[in-house]
Amino acid sequence: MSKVRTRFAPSPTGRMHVGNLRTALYAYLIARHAGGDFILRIEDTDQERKLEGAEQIIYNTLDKAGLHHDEGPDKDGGVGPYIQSERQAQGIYLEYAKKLIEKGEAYYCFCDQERLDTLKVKSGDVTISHYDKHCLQLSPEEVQAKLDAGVPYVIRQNNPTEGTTSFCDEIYGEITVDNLELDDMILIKSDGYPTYNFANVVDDHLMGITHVVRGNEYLSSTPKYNRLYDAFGWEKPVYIHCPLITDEDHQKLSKRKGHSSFEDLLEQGFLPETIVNFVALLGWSPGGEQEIFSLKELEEIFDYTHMSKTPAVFDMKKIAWMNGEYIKAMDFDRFKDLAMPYVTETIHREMNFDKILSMVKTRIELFTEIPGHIDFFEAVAEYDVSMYKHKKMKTTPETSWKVLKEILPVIEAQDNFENDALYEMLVAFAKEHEYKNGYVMWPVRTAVSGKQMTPGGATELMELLGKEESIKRIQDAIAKLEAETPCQD
RNA sequence: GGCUCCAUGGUCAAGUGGUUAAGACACCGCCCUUUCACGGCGGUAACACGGGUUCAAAUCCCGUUGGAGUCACCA
Repeated sequence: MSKVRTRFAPSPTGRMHVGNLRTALYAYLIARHAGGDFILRIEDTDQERKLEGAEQIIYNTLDKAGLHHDEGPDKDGGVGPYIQSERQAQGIYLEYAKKLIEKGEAYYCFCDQERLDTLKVKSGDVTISHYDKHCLQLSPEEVQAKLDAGVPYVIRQNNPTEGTTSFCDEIYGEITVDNLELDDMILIKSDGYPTYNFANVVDDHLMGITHVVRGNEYLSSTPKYNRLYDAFGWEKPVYIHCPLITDEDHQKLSKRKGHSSFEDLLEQGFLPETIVNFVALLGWSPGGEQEIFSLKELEEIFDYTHMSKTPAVFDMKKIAWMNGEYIKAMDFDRFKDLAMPYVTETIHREMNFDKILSMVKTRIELFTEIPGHIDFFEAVAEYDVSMYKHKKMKTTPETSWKVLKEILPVIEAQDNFENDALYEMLVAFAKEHEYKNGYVMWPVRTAVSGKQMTPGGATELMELLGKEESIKRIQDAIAKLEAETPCQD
C-alpha cells in the first residue's frame, strides 16, 4: 500500500465557507490518521473570480484551524508548482489535453457562444444544455485550418453516448450513470486555462493523490473524471464525497445568516478550536459519547468509514454551546487575553478586571456577549422600576424603596467593602428586620446595576464598584423610585 | 424536468436482523443559589408511508412520498 496523500484544493475567491473548511479538515484528518501527506493546492484557473488577498485568507484560515499542510505553494514537495495558474503557464494542461486528442478522447471545438445558446433548452425552471458533438465531425484538415486562422477554440472531452459508467465512492458505494448523461465537458477554455474538471484530474494524478476528498456536489460529475483517468490509463483514486452542510431551513449556508465562513464565525466570537470541533462532528461521529475533541484527538480517532450520507444542518445553538464549553475549560490567562479587548471597549475606568472576567467566564458562550454583561459597571443605563418587582423574592418597587432607604445608612457605615464582609452585613441586616435574604439582595443588586441579570450577586458587584460608587447608585435608585413609583406612604 | 444520491426526535447523531431505539444541543420541570448563569437530577420528543423477505426488520428488497445535489468556457 502506498502512502496516503490527500489534498485540499480551494479557489482563492474569498472567505472560506465552513463546508469547505470541513472538507479540508477531513482531508487533513484522513492523511494524518494514516501517517500520510496533506497537500495544499491553489485552484486559480478562473481568472474572473480570482480575488486579491484571497490566497492569504486560505493560509490564515488553515493556520488558525491548525490544519498544517506538508506540501503547498510555500512548501515544495517535488511535485509542484502547487498553484494552477503557474502550472498552466508551464503548459502542463495543454500538453495532457493534446494527448487526449491524439487518443480520440478529446477534440477541438470552435463553436461560439451564439451557437451554444441555441443548444440550450428550458427544463422545469432551469436552462440546461448538452453539447451536440458538432465539432467532432470536423476533419483534421478543417481543424488545422481553423487553428491556423486563429479561431478561438476550446478542447472538449469526447464521451461515449452508449453504455454506462460506474465508480465506487467510499461513502455512497457504487454509482452508475448512463453515458448519455455525460456531457462533453470543456477541458481547456478558450483563454487557455483548464477547467476545474480537467486540472483537478491531471494534478491529482501528477501529485500522487491517493484519496480524493471533496464535497457531495461533485458526486454526479465523478463518472466524467473517471473516464479521464481511464483515457489516460491512470490509476483512479479513492473517492470520499462529504455530505453537504446546510442552514436551519435545509438550504445552502448563506452569508445573511452569519455562518457562511470561518472568518464570519471568528468575528461572531467563536474560537477556532470550537469551529473545528463542531464541524468535525457534522457528518461524522466517533460513536462514543464524547463531544469535545482536540484536533490531536481527532487525528487519532478519525475514521472516514463512519461518515454519514445525509446533509447536516449547521445548528448555531449547538456550536454556541460548544464554544461555551471551550471557554469554561480555558485557562484564565488565555481567556483574559481574548476577552480584554471587549472589556476595555466597554469599561473606561480602573476596576478589578480579573474579578470581573472570572465572573463572566462561566456565563458566556461568545466573547461578543461580554459588553452586554458588564456595561453597567461603566454606567447604569435607563431602566424601568418594574424591575424591582420579583415574585419569588416577594419584592415590589415599594418594598424595594423601603429596604433601600433602611439599608443605606448601614452601607454608609460599612468600612470593609470586601464581598464577604458585605454579605455578612446584608444577611445580618435581613435577619434583624426579619426579611428573607433575597428580599434585601434583589433591590440592592438592581439598584447598583439597573439590570435584570448580572455576572455576580449584590455584594460582589458592590465590592467591584467600591463604596463611593455603590452608595451613589443606591441613592440614585431611591430617588428614581420616589419619582416613578405611583404609591408611596 | 432528466439523472444521481439520501431518509432515526426540532437539530447533530448511535445503531449494520433479536436493544426498554444510546448520547448531545434546544425545550420543559425540580434542586442548588444574594439575580442570571454554571453545576446536579428528571421529563417531553424519532425509526416518512405502503408492500414484501424472515420465526424475528429502524436494520434486507420493491414501490410511494419527501428532501438534496447536479445538468456552465464556476469550482
